[in-house]
Amino acid sequence: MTTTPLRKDAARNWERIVAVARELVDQGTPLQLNDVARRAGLGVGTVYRHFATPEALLEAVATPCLEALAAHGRQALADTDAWRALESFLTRTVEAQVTDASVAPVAAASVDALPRTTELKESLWCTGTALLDRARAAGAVRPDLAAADLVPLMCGIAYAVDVHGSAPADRIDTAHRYLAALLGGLRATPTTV
Amino acid sequence: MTTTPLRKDAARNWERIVAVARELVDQGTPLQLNDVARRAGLGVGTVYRHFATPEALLEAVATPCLEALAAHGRQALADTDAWRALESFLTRTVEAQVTDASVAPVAAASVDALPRTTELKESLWCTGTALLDRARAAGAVRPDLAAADLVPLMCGIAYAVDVHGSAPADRIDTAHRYLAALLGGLRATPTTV
DNA sequence: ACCACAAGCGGATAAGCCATCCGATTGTGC
DNA sequence: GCACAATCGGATGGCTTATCCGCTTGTGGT
Repeated sequence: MTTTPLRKDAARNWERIVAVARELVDQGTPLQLNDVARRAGLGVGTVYRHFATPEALLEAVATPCLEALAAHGRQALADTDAWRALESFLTRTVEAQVTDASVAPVAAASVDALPRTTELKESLWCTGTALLDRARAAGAVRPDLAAADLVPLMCGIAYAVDVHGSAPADRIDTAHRYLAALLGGLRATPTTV
Repeated sequence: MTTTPLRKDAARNWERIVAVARELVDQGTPLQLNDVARRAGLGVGTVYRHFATPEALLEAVATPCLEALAAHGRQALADTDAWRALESFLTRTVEAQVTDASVAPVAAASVDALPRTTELKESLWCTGTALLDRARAAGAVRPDLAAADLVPLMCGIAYAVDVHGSAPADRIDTAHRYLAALLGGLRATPTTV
């Protein structure tokens, strides 16, 4: 699967498309390939050649952010405090989802749905699992929490922030609040019953 | 706003439309008014006359379930244990969202977006607030949790269950697990730091 | 420097969905 | 039984999405 070197102009157009998509995503406009093509000054066919679906394009847009996330995760594994490492990773994850509109959809899509980023997502998933396993081994997290729950829960928080409808400036705060609630529990007195 | 008595045939058609929509929702088909009309053996115009948008129709479909939820909420207010009452209400809420596909979208939509159910949703929201306030007064919930967070968090859980992609039979279990995680906190040792 | 070939480009165009409008129909009050 | 008004229903136009294929452009060989 060695990607053919890609011709020079093709590469330039690729960049241009992703850049335009990046802008659209940032300003909250839904990605419409036809629209992207017009704004990039390219033919529709060109865009469809590069990205068969809006999701594929979104994936390309999200990739840098996901890579940063993965890097942070690997770095967190160096932390000796298993819980703190996990918490830091999860915090970064929800921050990314809430800050960058391209991340959430890509994260929510099942792993096999998006072939291109599969390796990247799998790497992310692995570090997440490692962080969780370590924390569980240290007895720091509830035992019924599986690795497969991590992504859904983080996506759930991001979604909750959306539903809450915070102003853009407050989104991160809300996300932090919700993550704190999830991590610490809504209940104030944990062992009352 | 006294709803005009509605003619006999119109009422019958209304029922038929909602019934068809109910089926479609249950089998996971996205609501398309044109499609609903065909299946109900009615003209497209008739359907659009009754429900201007798919959301409006979905709202009608969800109404009975929401009413049941509201009833349960009011009943929960009778429970002397404030925390247990809240927990019971939240449990019922996520169960409804996960069981009935019509509930989640209606719940997630901002209150003012759907004029018809506004009163119903507002009633629901009020009982939720009452339950939460009581629990907070009893010191049973974390103080930084506002009433406005209740709906988003429940929607977040429902969404998380979707992302998790459980088999239909396991959806409720997953929802319970996630709600428990949220209520109790992911962290095993709450007061370690 | 030139040529030939393949890879890439791009817009015209087909397919499908959504929503509206208005002539025909049917129920209801007198 | 009649007239009016409310309701019905499908034909229709606008819009979004995606494909196809003739034309253009970069690249590697001579």
